[in-house]
Amino acid sequence: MSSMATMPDETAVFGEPKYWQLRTSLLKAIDEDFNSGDILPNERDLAARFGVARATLRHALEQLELEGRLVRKRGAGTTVAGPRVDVSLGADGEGWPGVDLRDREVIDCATVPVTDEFADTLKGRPSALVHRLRRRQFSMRQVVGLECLYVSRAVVPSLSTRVPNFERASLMLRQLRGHRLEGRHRAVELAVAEAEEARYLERPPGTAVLVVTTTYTALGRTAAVTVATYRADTCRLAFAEAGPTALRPAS
Amino acid sequence: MSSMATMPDETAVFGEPKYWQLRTSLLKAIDEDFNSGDILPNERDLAARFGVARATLRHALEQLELEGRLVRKRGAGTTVAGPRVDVSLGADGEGWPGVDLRDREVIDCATVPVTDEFADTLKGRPSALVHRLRRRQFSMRQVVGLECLYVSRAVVPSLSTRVPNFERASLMLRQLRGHRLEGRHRAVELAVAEAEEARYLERPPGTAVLVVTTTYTALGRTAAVTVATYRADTCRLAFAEAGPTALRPAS
DNA sequence: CAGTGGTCTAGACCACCAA
DNA sequence: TGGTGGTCTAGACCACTGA
Repeated sequence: MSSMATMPDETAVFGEPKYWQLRTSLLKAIDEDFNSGDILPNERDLAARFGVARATLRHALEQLELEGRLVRKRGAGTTVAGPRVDVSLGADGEGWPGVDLRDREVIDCATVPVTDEFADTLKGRPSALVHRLRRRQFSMRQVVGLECLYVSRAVVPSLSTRVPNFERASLMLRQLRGHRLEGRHRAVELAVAEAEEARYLERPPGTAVLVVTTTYTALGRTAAVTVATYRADTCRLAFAEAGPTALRPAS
Repeated sequence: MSSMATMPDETAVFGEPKYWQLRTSLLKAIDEDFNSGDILPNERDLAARFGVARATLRHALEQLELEGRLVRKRGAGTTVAGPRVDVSLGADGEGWPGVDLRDREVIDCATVPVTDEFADTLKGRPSALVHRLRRRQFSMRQVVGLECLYVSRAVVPSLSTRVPNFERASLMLRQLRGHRLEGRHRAVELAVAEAEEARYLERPPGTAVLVVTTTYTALGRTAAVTVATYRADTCRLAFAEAGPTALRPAS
């Protein structure tokens, strides 16, 4: 965990930018000579060792951080990341969003005006109200994601006030599960965390995140929508498609 | 599409880095004053207009490109991106990987030694052989992804040689579908495109991609694995979960 | 060929963390 | 308080595109 060769790297391809060759060298080094949690030399030393400007070295480190191979912390240092965490999306999710509260922390649960982006999918009527439950999701004591559930008042008329957030959330989810789920649709895309979102994920703004948007249908309409945001560097989204019985014969 | 205000931006938050405020300003501008395909002023002009160094402006543009809001082309210019393309993962995929060849182009189909990463999942025995089919996926005449399917020789003993790639692929897929699919597992994660991958996707190395790994079970074993790579900037992965019948009652 | 984005440098200062 | 990563600058040169 100390050597870290500096040779021009026999595998270097001319015509490829320096920062990319550098990334490749570093990747090889952390695979071979380092373990999860090991601390890398600081950026100024590394840059000097490879004979490049600090900015060039940083470009390489940024790539590796995006790939989830490094963790950089301001003021502290750069360490080798552990393997990605599997976030299961389908185990309890064969139906309505999880009431299952393990590894979940309620941030708040309230009735709010719909955001523009959901005005059409959720209710149509602008300036209407919806219930919003925000939760933080953990895995191995680590924050991995932020989940925001919007529920139409057509399926859950009103929220009990005067009870703590946590109970209000439980009651809402119970009412939701009272309905028969008629359909579900999911989409995954890449985004970057805005300021507030980033704070909840304990990351700087601009961090790459995987956004999972799930639409739930009940009573012949869109009953709820969840927007779940996961740290792209540390998470792998696992869609466990239950057992054999869930699969249909090829058409 | 011409103005692009330069004011310090009344919404600017002190304490936030310049490049982030800049990103916010630019995002607002492209939402309000630009349409898909519009060309932005060049980087040197933009930097001057906002009174920052070119590197700082570029930092902001990089964020917006990662978010899929801008398309930058070396030598050409920077344009405003269109909406993301929905890539359906589940329509034909309720079972084996698609034989459906619309919007798919066969790159090659051959029997090759297993890669280390699949040695355990696919066959266990090192230096064993598997069949590999590589295809490029299009949507709206645009390259959106690269699909690599590995098939164990336990389910498809041998490939017909002496026929074109395309036919060889068809025959292999037909044999695959002959088996009863017993289970499937999917995972999605973020990665960056390596050199070769990047070429197929018509992007520079280091481009962010969404990797979908699907494992197929048949004959009581892992029969096949596909690794599909999609451009993270232009794609949204849609998991259409068929109709109501596919859903089970809440347990 | 002129103009664009892409790479790289050398240096400065700042914000943060841990000892 | 010293060392870390984060931000920003000003300038240079290169690789590519399109007229």
